[in-house]
Amino acid sequence: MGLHGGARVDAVSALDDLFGALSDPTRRALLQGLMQNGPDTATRLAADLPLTRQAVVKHLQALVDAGLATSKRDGREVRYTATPEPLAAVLSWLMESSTQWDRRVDRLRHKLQGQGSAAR
Amino acid sequence: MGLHGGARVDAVSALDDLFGALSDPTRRALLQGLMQNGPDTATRLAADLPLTRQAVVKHLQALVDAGLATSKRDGREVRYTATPEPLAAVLSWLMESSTQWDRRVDRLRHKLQGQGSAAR
DNA sequence: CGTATGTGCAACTAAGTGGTTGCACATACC
DNA sequence: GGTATGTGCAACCACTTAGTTGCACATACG
Repeated sequence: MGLHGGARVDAVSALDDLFGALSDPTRRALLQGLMQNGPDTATRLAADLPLTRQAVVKHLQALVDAGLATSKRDGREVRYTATPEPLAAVLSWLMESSTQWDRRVDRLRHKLQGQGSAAR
Repeated sequence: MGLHGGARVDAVSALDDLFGALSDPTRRALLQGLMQNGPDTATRLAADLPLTRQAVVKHLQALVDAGLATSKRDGREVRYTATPEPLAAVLSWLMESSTQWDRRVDRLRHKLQGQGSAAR
């Protein structure tokens, strides 16, 4: 309460977690695996990787922290499910950034054309 | 040279560097600053941040390593310029991933409709 | 019941990261 | 020439990360 801009700060840290989660090839592979083949457990996922189950659990937890996956217990196993919706935030940032870039390029082009110099 | 998929491996590490570079809010701010306001030096960029020039240099170097910026010496200063083209690779990964996801969702929907059971 | 399988927790290590400081070196300016 | 400004390099620190191992606990199954 009384904290201005809390939402924006959260959005920033959300992007941190998202980009951070995606910055690791194992995590990207896990996420794509879950997206393509459906929910799976850390034990089975680790079987295909040169990693311990515990290491895979930590990677999956990073995905969960970024909002890109959820875990649900079913009997004695824990099934991880991909929830790629937050990728939309990444996409938003990319689009916004490239828009700003394009606008600047346009401004520069206009300026050059206005001065009628080396523009072809 | 007998090594299959070398390019793909490079693409993987490029994504590592790209996502890694973008996972830090300072680096995202620096990149957007360069994109909006044009090339600038580490010293001037550091003036607006609660960071040492050296820290800013390291962040800028991370951007350079990811291919998102270049540095060019001009007299006694070094000007950093945004080169956001590699962001296209990030965009590609996102689009490809969400496409795979969508296809899987479609397959599941088809399957459920085909069985015509508990789908509501 | 007993055994096998899956998970959770904790400790630990090695390496990476973000940041600082101090100082040397190069370039501009009077 | 001398001074100010900008950069580069290296050491150092605190903290995080990726990974391991060991073991306890819970659930399925004969």
